[in-house]
Amino acid sequence: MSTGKSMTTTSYAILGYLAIKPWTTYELVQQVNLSLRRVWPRAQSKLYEEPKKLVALGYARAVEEPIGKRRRRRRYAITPRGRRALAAWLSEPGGGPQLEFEQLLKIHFADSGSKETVLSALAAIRDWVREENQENLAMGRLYLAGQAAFPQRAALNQLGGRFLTDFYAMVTDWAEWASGIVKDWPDDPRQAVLDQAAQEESVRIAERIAAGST
Amino acid sequence: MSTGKSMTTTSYAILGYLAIKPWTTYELVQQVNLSLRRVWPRAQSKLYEEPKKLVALGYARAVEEPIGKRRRRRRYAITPRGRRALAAWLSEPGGGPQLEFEQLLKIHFADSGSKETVLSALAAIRDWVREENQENLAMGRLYLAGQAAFPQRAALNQLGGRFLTDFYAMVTDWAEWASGIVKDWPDDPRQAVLDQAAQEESVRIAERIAAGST
DNA sequence: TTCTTCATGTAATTAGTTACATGATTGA
DNA sequence: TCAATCATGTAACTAATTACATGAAGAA
Repeated sequence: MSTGKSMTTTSYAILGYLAIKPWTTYELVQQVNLSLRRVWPRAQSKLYEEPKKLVALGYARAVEEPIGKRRRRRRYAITPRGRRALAAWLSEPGGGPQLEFEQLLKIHFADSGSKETVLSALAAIRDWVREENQENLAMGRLYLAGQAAFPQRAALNQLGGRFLTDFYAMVTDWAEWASGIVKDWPDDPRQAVLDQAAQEESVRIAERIAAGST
Repeated sequence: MSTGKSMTTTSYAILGYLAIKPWTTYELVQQVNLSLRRVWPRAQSKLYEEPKKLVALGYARAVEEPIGKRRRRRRYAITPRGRRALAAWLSEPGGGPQLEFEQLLKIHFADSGSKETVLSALAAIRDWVREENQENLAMGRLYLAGQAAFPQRAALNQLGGRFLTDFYAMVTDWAEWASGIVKDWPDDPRQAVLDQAAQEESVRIAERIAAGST
C-alpha cells in the first residue's frame, strides 16, 4: 500500500498550478480539463490524490474549509520548498511529444478491413479535430480580447495554445490529404498501390526537417 | 492474479500484426520499435504478454520451436476467429490523437522558471524531432525505392508515414516560431506580454479549422 | 420538497513499466 | 575461449483508470 511518495510528472504538473495560486481540488479538476488535459491527460481521481502527496513531501500545505454541515474541502497552497522543487524540475530536460492514436492504428491495419474502414476513420478524425478545436478557438479569442483568466500568464499560454492550433491544423490537413489518396484506391486495400508522387513529396518534407531549416 | 482476459487496444494492435504473418515475440518487438511505437508506445514486456492472451482467447495459436539446447521460442499465428475479431474491431470507432508532451508542460509553467528554461526546452524539442525524423526519413526512402518490407502494405503505410512526417514538420516549425517570440521576451517570463499580431494569426488558423476548409 | 446538478472524495482493479535473469550466437 | 551482443522471457511494482458513493446548493 505504498502511497507512492516519489514525484511523477503529474505531481509536478499539479505543483505547477499551485505555484500560480492556491486551489481546491475541484478547481484543479476544472482547470486541468480546460487546458492541461490536452498535453497531459489524467483521470480526475489522480488529481485528488496528487495534492496529498505534495503535502506529505512538504511541497504544499492544505487548509481545511468546512462546507455545509458534514463536509470539508481542502485548499492547497505551495510552500517555499515546493517552489524550489518545481524550479529544479523545470530546469531538467523533459520528454518529447508522445502520441497515442488509435484511429491511425485502425488505418494502419486496414488490410484486414476495408476501404470504407479507412474513409470513415478519416472522417471521424476530422470530426474529432473540429470538436477539440472549438474550445481552443474560444480560448484564443478570450486572450485576444484580454478577457482570459491569469492575464499575467498570457504570453506563456500563447505558446502552448499555438502548439495545439498547429497540431489540429496539421491533423485536419493530413486527413484531407489522406482522403484524397484513398478515394482513388480500389475497394480492397490490399490492392492499393503506393502513390509515387505523394511519397516523393513526403520524403522531401522529411529531408527539410533533417536539414534543419534555419 | 487475473490475467486480464479482455482485449485492449494493445491486444488488437498485436493481433493486427499477426494478421500479416506469423511472428515470434522477438520479431514483434523489433517491428513495433520500427513503426507502431510512434503512435502506440508500449513496453517490451507487454509485447511478450499480449500474445499469450490472444492464445487464451482463441485468436491465435502458438507453435513452439526448440532453439539451442534448453530454450524454446514461440511463434504466433492468427486463427480465423482472430481475423473475425480484428475485422470487428476495425469497424468500430477509435479514439482521436492523444498527446503527452512533458517539455511543453515545462514551458507552460515557466513563470516559475526562467526565459532560459523556455529557450532550452525549445532547443531540446527541435533536437528530439531531428532524431525521430531520421528513422522516418530512412523508411520513407525505402518505400520510394520499393525496398521496404511488406510491399503489399506500402499504400497503407504511406498514410501513417505521412502523418508522422507532417507531425514532425509541424513540431519543428512551431518550435522555431516559438523561439522567435521568446527571444524578444524580457528575462523574467512573468514580465512577458502577449504578442498581439501572433495571437491574431493563431485565431485565424483556428477559425479556418472550425470552418472546415473543403 | 423533491429533483438535478455541482462538488468531494474513496475503493477496487488493471494496464503498463522497470528491473532482473539467463541462454544462444558470433567474432576476435 | 572469452566477451559482447542477440534473443527470450518472468517478477515485482506502480501509475493510472473505472466505478462507486454521497453531501450541498439551487431550481422548479
